[in-house]
Amino acid sequence: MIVSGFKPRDHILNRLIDVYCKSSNFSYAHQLFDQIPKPDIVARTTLITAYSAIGNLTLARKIFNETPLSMRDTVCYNAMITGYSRNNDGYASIRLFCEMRQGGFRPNDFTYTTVLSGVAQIVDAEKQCQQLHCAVVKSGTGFATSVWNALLSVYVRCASSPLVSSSSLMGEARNLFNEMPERDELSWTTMITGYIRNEDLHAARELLDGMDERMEVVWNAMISGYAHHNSFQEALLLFRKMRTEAKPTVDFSLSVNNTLLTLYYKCGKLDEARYIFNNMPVKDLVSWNAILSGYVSAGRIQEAKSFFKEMPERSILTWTVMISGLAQNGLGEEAMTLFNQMRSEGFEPCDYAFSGAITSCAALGALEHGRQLHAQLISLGFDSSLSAANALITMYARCGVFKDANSVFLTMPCIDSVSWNAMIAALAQHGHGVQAIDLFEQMLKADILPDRITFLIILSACSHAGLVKEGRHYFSSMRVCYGISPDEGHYARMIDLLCRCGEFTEAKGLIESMPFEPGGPIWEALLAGCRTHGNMDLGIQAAERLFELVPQHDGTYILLSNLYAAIGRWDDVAKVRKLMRDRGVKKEPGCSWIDVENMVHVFLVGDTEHPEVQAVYKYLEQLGLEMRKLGYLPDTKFVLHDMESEHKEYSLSTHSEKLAVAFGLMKLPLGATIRVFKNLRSCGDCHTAIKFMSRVVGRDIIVRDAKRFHHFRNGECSCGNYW
DNA sequence: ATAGGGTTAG
Repeated sequence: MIVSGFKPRDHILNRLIDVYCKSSNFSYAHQLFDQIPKPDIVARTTLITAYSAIGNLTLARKIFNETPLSMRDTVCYNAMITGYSRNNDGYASIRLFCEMRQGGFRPNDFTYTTVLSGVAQIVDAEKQCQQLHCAVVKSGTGFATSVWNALLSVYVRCASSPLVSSSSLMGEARNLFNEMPERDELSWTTMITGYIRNEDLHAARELLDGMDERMEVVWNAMISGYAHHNSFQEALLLFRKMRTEAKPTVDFSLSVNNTLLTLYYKCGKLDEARYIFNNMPVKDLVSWNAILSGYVSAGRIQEAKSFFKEMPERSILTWTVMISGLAQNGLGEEAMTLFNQMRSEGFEPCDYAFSGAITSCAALGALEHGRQLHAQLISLGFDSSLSAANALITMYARCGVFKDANSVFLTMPCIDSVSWNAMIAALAQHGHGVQAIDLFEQMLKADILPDRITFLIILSACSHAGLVKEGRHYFSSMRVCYGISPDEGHYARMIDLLCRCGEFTEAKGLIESMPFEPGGPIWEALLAGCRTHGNMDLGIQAAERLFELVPQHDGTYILLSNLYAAIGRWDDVAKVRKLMRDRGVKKEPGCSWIDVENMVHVFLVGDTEHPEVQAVYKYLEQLGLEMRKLGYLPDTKFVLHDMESEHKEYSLSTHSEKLAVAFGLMKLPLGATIRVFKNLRSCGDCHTAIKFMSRVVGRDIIVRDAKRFHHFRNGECSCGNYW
């Protein structure tokens, strides 16, 4: 029986669009869409959302434009605006928002929240923010606190941005805070952390003390603020006060708790986040995903793995987080397995999931498989995705095919600072320091703001190219021109650069001028410079500090004993060796390869007949390594040694060029197998080296590890399809 | 049907 005027078939077809989009079958969804005589607004909105989610704004906008004005509604505008916001196009988002209001459509909570999240990314955010503020105020008082919170958070974010003068903006934020119809725990937290981020602990504390209700979350924000500014005394006092006075967190609503979880893990307070999670009366997938992301971003990958197993349900996002987490922590194989498992369980990977899989190819140096994924991306229509393209650039660069990295970069529909960073890093990794700096200058000309990662890359590039003057210039410009204060990584690279050029006095001065205590990376950089310049006294100072700071790192023992040996302090060598044996430091294939390399260094600079050196020989023999010097370059003191010759195995270190030359000297026997140590930080680097070698040596090289072969011939690599 | 959870660069 059919009621007249109602067409069940059309209705079902419209709903089917949603089903196809949910299972990522966009091309089916679109085909079906084209066949429906009059697609309804829900079907249109679904498709707009789906295309925005995969970064295809062109198609999203096409469907939006084809929707007659009489049919459009607020939700449909919201979906399109969200598309722009999520794809970092704040201006387009605002433009459409204005159009929407001119067309007489009434923005709602979602509209304001999503426009605001787009606004935070643009340069004149301050002005836009004020206009939105007016719009919210004029529209009456009917908006949820979440909209006011979003507005507040944009003010605060702009205030901490180097682009605008912060003093007035924090004042504006405070005015907004005061005039909000209602304030919830999030409003208080945002305002207080805003003050803390702008280094105004007094204002933050005053606000906290003026609170009527005593909410634990807000107190916690203040405590973290104190801790972050090293005011541990105040932090502790406040903590004690909170135990007796504040209201606990656990009875907040689901969405507030979810926001809190995220807030906590993003400030590195993962265990607090987990505590809230454990005590939440109701949890949903968002809560689980937030904690999983917490474990992954903290690098606590074992915990992440077991948490993932425990999860009652999973979404594409869950899989994506886990896959990229594994890939980033050097577990490329597991990441690939999981990627396949995801597909076999019926999830069609989104572009982010592809990014994770591509990252694991980069880590494994699996170029052929990476190319296959690239092809799949194109056929699925994901090739316009920013994150996938950025991952591709890195993958091609790490696998040594700079050409392909470059062509991805050049054909991308839009690029961001990550793309630039990836390209600059690709050049720097290939030893083209000067070109890397050229590209960096181009980036500045294109008005893309450099970030802390950009400067890490640029300082390394200067260091590799020996460009001290430029390095000094960029190092000082990062604070002066871009408001980025150098962190330990930046200082370490700067010290590395200075030491490579023998500027030890300046390096020491820089260490003394640092606003924090020097840690491992600083001493390591100094030590490395001392080794190349034979500055033994300073080197030993650095090594001793390193030894105090990171006694758990096997390499440190060897470095220190190595240096003592070099200047003949054999008693000290013996002491370190004893400590090493007591701690049970073992030399297994899973250990850092650099350790063995450093041991060999002892033979070169020290007295090979000395009992301690003999002991090292014995130590290595115990582990089944029959060490033999094959030849080294006098200028770099690089040594290459083979493993037991009957196994015909050769070990690789990551020093590409040295390695290539050394292999050239060494005359590989036919059919030799090269063993790649799994713990090498970047196997891609190794692949570059071997490729180079296969060209220099003019012979095929096969690299084998537990699961696959890579075949190198005349500078190219092919690998078996194991997945 | 729209939000909250993710991705890529050292």
